[in-house]
Amino acid sequence: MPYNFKEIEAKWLKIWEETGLYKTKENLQKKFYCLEMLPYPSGDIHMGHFRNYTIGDVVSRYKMMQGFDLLHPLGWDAFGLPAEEAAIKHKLNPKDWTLNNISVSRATLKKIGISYDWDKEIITCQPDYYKWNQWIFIKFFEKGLAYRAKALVNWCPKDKTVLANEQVEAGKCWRCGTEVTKKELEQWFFRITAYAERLLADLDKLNGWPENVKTMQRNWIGKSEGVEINFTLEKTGEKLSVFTTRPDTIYGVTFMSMAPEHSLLKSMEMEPKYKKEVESYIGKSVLKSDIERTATIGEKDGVFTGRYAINPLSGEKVALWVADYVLATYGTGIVMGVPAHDQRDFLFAKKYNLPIKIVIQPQGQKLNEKEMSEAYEDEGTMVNSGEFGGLSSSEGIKKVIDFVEKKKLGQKKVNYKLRDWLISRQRYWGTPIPMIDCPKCGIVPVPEKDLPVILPEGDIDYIPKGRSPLEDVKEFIETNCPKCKRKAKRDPDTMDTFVDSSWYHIRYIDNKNSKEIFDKKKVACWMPIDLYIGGITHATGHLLYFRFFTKFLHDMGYLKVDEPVTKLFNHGMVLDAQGEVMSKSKGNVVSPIDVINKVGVDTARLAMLFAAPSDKEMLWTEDGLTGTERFLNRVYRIGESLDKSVVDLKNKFDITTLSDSEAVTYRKLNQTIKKVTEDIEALQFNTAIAAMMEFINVLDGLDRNSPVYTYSAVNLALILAPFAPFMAEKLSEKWGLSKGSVFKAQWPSYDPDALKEEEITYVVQVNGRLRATLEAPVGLQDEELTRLALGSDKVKTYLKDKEIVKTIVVPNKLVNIVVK
RNA sequence: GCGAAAGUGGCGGAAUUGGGAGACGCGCUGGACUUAGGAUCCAGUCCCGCAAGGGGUGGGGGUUCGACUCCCCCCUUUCGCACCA
Repeated sequence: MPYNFKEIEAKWLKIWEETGLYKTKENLQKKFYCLEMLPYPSGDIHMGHFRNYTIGDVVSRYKMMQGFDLLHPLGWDAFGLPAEEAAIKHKLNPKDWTLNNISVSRATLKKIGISYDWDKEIITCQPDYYKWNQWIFIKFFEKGLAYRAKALVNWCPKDKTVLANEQVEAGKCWRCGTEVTKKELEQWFFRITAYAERLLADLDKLNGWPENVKTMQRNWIGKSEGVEINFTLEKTGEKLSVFTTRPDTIYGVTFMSMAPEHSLLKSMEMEPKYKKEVESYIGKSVLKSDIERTATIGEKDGVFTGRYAINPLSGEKVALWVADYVLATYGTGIVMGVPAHDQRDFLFAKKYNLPIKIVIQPQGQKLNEKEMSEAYEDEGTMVNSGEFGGLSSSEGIKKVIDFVEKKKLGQKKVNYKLRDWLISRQRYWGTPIPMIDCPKCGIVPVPEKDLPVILPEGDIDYIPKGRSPLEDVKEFIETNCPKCKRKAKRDPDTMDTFVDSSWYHIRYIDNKNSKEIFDKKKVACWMPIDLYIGGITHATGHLLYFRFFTKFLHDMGYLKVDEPVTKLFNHGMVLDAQGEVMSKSKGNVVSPIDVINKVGVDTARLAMLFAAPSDKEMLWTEDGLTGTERFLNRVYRIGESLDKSVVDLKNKFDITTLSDSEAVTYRKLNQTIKKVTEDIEALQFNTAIAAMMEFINVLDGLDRNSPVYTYSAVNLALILAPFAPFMAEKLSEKWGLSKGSVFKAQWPSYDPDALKEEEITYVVQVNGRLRATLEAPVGLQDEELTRLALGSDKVKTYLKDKEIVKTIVVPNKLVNIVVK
């Protein structure tokens, strides 16, 4: 019979709640801030959440037993599109829908018994939270880090609506299937690029972050060092600035191309014949989706403007083209075309029969324009390059930059792929942007005393119309200018929800503060986050914004730290038994509630943790429950068979006075304590559980009347506690291991003396293959081990008629006899 | 295309400063206890072979006394970036 988990769970959930076991302490001795990524309440929680939170819960409980004061909060990322979609589809209010999902999810989490301090909960769609989004926004604005600019957004011409990137499927509107186009709107941006260098450089400080996340962030930031060189437009002498990382190829320029969006194109004079073609090309390019413009590598097109540019170094005249492989948003939006040494330029030149000029020769071979089938992009020796001829590429790069700077033809420049963060959303369900547009004073921030700007509720049409639904809510939009008191309008847009999740971890610490965003002193005690657990999907989004906010608040004097997280852990995804992602539409979502009703929380936790390493994706199958269920039943039966313990936990046994089976058990116990401790630290729970299973297999072989048996069982209950908290509480109570809760007991330390072994197994190899093993005292001398090995009958048969070439001994491990 | 990670029994997975491949668990086979067993316990379970023995960590080569582990080439899978001048 399996034990009655329902009864045990109910009992301890109540006790934990009543005694406030997880309440965050005020006076800290040693702190541990354990955090899991803020969930979006889309319904009830699923197995993926369950896995994520169980990882955090194991670590939290382990740290509690090590005497740490814990902060382990959870809240809700409550703004966002799905709430509006539900509102449109089911005629529900986004707020009611969201709050209902939160209460369902919270109830599940409570039932599962994750060690959260629910007093710390935050809900981002509530005014007491988003007020501080608005406050931060104004701080950004005051520092010049929030600004308005025109930006192209996705636009569905049929629905007449702005679409989020996620609502554009293969270039088409998700709702009506119409080809999505671009529309230019005034938008708010956060100037994250001002922090690009620090965000990049400080990655080196993040020793507790996985290398792949850091690499992804480095690539995303995309630092590139080069030089801006000013070409000029023939006849008018207008400046045509280009960015290049390869100034050593400047003599190889045979054409120039500019982005269709480039502002110069609007003012530049062109002969009517060319102007018409250029305009038609621009029109086509703008209609192209991003995918079409960027995904097709190889096919490149453009049109000639009829104008020419002058190369400031060579003085040569080259054709100026418009081509949409040139991005308006990177560098200067104009590119120098060097077909011999850039593959894109090469393809472009081939297509339009533009000249190819070799200016870099590789070592040991000679390129020839007519025979080239692709560009030579590596470094080499500069040729056909005037006074720079004969220099190596690396020298040439330096020399050309020096020359350009001296002659004031341009300057060194660092470019980043990272763009400023567009935060405006033409949506209802988000934080109102706290700005007022006054016809006289311009854009004016809402004074701090008037915050929060409350999101209006009631009869609002959520269906997007290409502008924010708030624009039609008169009571909201119409206001007075804080400066001149005249009639003015509020900003109708709301903020990207990534703003909410960029600083929530700090608000947890002081979530009830109505006077300021948080108390600096309290925050200084708890920050940084010691362990942050979440999915890899946020590597370049949330985790970058979150670092950006931390640095900003640091610069403002609100935070001591300038990085939010010491150790980052990315858990793997949970897939169904067929290896498919669980999703509502597929109908394959497994609810943790169903599982725990069947087998109990502890079994479900163990099965989840045992099935795969926590950082790898796992297939969820109920088959995995059987093994852990049996294991817990065995533990429970040990509990049944042993009465109130009289074991002194501080006691250590002297292994030399124990019987053989006692010594084996005692040694294994201490090895297990060591292994489990190390594995929890490394977040390798599957091997920790395997170690405990191994141990119970050994323990079962020991006489129950031995004091070592009781001692071992008690210690097993303690190291099992973070994994199977209910079972551990049950045993702890029976055996009187601590007052009130097993999580107030001390985490066991292993006895180093017990780990020492006097007899060990030596491996004997002949030509590197295992041929025998020897039981012998630890610390055998090389010669002695060799002598024993050669003396073994088994080994002798392999040495027959062979000549021993040499022997290799690895102390306390093996001897390898090499024969011929 | 570029970058990163990975590939081990029927299955999930252990083991890497180079030293006993397959820990632990599932499943399966046989047995014990049973009126019964989807409970529990015992034994077995990488492959070929009656055995002795041989082979074996995606494939091929290499370094080494010795390679799942290190190096080179190839194949497959997953993820990230996708014209960044």
